[in-house]
Amino acid sequence: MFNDNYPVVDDWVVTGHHIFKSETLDEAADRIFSEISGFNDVYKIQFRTYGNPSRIQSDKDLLWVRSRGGNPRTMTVAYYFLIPMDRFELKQNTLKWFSIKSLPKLGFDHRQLIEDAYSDLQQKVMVEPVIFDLLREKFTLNELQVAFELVLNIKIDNRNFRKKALSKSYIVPLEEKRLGVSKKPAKLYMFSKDVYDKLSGEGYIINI
Amino acid sequence: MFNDNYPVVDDWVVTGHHIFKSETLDEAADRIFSEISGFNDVYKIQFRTYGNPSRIQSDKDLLWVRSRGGNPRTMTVAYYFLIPMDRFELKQNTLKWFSIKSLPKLGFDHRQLIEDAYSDLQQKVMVEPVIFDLLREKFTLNELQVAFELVLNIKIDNRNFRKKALSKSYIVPLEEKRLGVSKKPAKLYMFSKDVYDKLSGEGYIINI
DNA sequence: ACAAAAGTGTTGTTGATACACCCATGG
DNA sequence: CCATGGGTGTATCAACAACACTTTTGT
Repeated sequence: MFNDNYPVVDDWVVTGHHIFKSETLDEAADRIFSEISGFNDVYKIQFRTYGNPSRIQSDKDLLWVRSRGGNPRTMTVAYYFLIPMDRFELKQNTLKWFSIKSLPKLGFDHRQLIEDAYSDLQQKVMVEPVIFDLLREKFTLNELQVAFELVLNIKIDNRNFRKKALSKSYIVPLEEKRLGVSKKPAKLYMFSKDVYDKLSGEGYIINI
Repeated sequence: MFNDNYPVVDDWVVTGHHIFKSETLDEAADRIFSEISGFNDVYKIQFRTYGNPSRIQSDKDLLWVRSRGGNPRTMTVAYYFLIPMDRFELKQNTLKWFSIKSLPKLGFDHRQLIEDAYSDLQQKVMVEPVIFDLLREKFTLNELQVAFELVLNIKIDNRNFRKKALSKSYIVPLEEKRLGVSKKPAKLYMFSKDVYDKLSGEGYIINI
């Protein structure tokens, strides 16, 4: 998110930018994310496009758009990126992290945008193995559990969760342990996409 | 889908149109669908936006776009609509239905678009109660089963399916029966969104 | 009376939930 | 030695999978 420090406009907004003529949408998203984070090959999901004529409502926002030579009818093709928190570092000091639980006032329709992204992620997490993109390559089972708990905003029983995780062949145990972080070193695991892909298409859980 | 009968261009394409200046994206989608079908309040899902500079590749397609004064860099905000087959009637004779299983050669990137729509639907069907939008308001359990089988392209055991469906409080039995279609009249049910919404948020099935 | 789709039960197995204490290490 | 997060087992219950025949009607 950035705050442009434009005189009258000081709302926080989600970072975005124009799409270049020769670029694909994915390339534009990657470029913008790279400018923010320095990272290039991060897993991303295009979840929705916003383009209502009235989405720039407040006078402030209109002023801002005009001041930059923009058209008040703006189409935004919105993506979110999944990245482990510890890897992340903001590259510009006009940018700032906010927890989804304590968002500031946001400009344009960006609060809606964030809510849409979040619920899209919550849905995907239950159906696809995207949770692993929020973790480092090697992770502990507790890190995996915490990831689910934070994304879905639920509490999970530790023993039951471990049983389930250990029963999945695509969560493969390593010989390594994570040292230094906690008192007792924790066993590390990694996600095998190969194994997952081989298995997928087997268990359709129809949630009528 | 329509075939414009433009001299050199005879590929089938998914129907689309420009978005008017004063329209929201949803309104544009509804308008276009209404022109095709005559129906106005149909459940729809915006699943993806296409806008790669190279998405119009073939000379044929480029010709077609230029002939209509269009810009070859076209953004398509794509929606799919869910409607019971029996309600549907095409309003223009340039339009034609194709089964997802036997699509013709398609112009632009529309085959990709249809595949994306289909897999989005397959995913949503397992997580949200969108299946009911493919059925009439009153439906039989076998119709419900067939809907799942067709969408997911699987076979489901009839006895097990019924047990599961009957256990859901939001699938409410009616006193009516469907006559005339099959030999033995089948009991009708309806979906109660109210009951569903009250229950939702209870059973998180994390499919790690 | 027969063709066609609707409807029905049981069993074995697997997965989900609930629940409380010991373990290994760093400081 | 103690504080901290890592790690473990059992019993109950609910859901799933496999499986084949009877019922009701229209023709």
